[in-house]
Amino acid sequence: MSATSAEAAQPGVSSTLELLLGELRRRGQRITTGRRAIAEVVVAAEDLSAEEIVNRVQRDHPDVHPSTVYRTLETLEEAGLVEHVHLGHGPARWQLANNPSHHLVCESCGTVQLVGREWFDEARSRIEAEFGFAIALHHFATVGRCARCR
Amino acid sequence: MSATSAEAAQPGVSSTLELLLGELRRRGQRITTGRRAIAEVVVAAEDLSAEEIVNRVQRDHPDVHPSTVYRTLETLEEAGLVEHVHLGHGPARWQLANNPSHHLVCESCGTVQLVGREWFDEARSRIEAEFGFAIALHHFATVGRCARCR
DNA sequence: GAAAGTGATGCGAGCTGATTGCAATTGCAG
DNA sequence: CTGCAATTGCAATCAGCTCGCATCACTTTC
Repeated sequence: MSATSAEAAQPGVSSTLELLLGELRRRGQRITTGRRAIAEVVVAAEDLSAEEIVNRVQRDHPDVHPSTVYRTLETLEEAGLVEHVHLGHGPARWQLANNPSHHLVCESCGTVQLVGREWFDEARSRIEAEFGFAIALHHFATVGRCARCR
Repeated sequence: MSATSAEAAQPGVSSTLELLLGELRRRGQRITTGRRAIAEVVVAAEDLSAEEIVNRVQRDHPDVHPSTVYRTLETLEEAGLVEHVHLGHGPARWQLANNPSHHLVCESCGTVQLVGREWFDEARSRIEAEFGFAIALHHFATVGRCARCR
């Protein structure tokens, strides 16, 4: 799959990056080399821990400090551009916001499986009708046992 | 509601406690005053953080050390008698295992609402049929927005 | 009911993952 | 190209929990 064909179907890495940085700029924030590098890494990957992001950013920009990564991720999250998910104990994992999939984590082997959020639509609408609570599938994965471990 | 009428419907605090300690003994573990006190606190409450458990235990047993509480909770969890749940950032909350309800946490105001796990049965069986993954509703709450915050 | 042996405890140090205060630096509007 | 507030690097600090070790006390055995 070439980059161009991917961009035909959905926004490619570079245009997603520019949209993200543009939104940041629109909010009156400054675009620093560190922020750009961090955003590049997050846009290019599925989901990464802050430490993994630090490592990747430092390959090209050794001076970017871990605390800058934490602060930038927080800023991007406040802007609604990225979000973090907890898959279990251990560090949070960061991904682009409005991610269409939800994490299923096997409590036995730790394997992570991504499934479309629409699989929870029925539960979501029943719980919304009954309790007025709108499930977001935010912040936490769903834990259970995978096919192989049962 | 008197203790006796409650015990008619479901196991009361003291009988639950004795079942729990009996299971621990059956597994070859020793019943110490600390463990008994910790179990009493967990059995009597809805869900508590480790620190809250420490505080309550120390009201009657000031010498019970926090690390003992952490180790005892871990032991009880390995025995399948209690479990911990994450409701958001902050400490885990501990409750009796096989708890029939699941936590819904409002990401806006933090309010926690308990709902029966059966509300997720349809999603659970669809995901099990499609992916072979058995959702347990373990370990993590479900995040969203409550009626009042929308 | 005393002794022995092993599992549990108190205590402090240490761990991971993340946050914060502050002085120095830098992006960017004018 | 200057001014200055936003951002950064750095070190200290935090929360929540885990661990090593010497001591203690449940439980079994006699």
